[in-house]
Amino acid sequence: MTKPLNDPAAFVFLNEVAIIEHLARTAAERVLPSGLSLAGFTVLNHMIRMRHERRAPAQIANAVQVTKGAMTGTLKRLEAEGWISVTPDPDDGRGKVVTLTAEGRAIRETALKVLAPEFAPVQRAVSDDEMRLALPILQKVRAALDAARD
Amino acid sequence: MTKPLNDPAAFVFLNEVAIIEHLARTAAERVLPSGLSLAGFTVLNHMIRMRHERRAPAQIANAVQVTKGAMTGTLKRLEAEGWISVTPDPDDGRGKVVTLTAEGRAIRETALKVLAPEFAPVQRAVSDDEMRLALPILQKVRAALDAARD
DNA sequence: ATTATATAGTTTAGTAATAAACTACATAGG
DNA sequence: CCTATGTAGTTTATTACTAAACTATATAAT
Repeated sequence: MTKPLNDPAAFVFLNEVAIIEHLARTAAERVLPSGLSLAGFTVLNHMIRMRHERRAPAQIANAVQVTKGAMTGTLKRLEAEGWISVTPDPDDGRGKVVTLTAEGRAIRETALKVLAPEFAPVQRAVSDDEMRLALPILQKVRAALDAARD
Repeated sequence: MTKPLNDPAAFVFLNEVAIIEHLARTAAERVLPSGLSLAGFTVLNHMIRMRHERRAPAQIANAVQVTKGAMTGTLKRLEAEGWISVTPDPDDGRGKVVTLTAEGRAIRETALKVLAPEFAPVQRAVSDDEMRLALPILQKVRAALDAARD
């Protein structure tokens, strides 16, 4: 293998990020419970992590960075599985309100359980100290890209 | 905003990676020259970075982590724009050989130029030292996920 | 009050990915 | 040799995304 040309650090960094994202997504999708896409899991996870009891589709779409159109589809699939309920917003005739069902919370737990072994190699390879070192840098990169997005 | 629940470090880490990847991809796709997808740019970039003069589609697909089917499409589009040439492999009746054209090298240069300002905010927000600190950790994460992939 | 503008969610058209079936050629073993 | 198995690339079906058009409702300005 020939030595690669020297690129700006940010390029190399983001390239590495893209590869990791791809590997992690593929690994996750392979083990996620049937019917639960990574997009769906992300929604369940977001609601629980952020402790949202009730949340509007547009807010969720914005938080997990997909279009409203994509969110319509993801929520439809989650609702069909019985993992969320979607009801009209009583305070806004245009709006809807998403709530997790007990089954939704349960499938998220199941998902976490099957995901954990998938990412155990990462935890074995990288110490918690290193994670704590890298995380704030990742967060800065994220914030910079986010701010540049107009 | 309520405080998020405490998740394993690897989860938080990979979640951050996924968000950065998404922001970076969106930013890149917005400015890439017309006709050049991120997938196409990745191929051109791979050939040049790795100094490959001639390369088989399957090797490229493997290196940039997409299926052979996806690579067929990406190469078709690159060839239609005149950025690569795809010829039969003289040593293997099944194979093909991908070569960059001068136009391909030029469009990659153009792409780098329009991409640079897009990622300048990252370089302003994160010092080179921090990049150098984070990179080996990212590489370890990548290697761990790659090794776990059977 | 009326009208203009903004926002919530859905739908549609277009793009690009995967998985798996398929065609064609290569290679190793009996 | 011939046959079995493997590999390179393409095709097809399915999936899920975005951007933009659309419907319905809310809000602000005169």
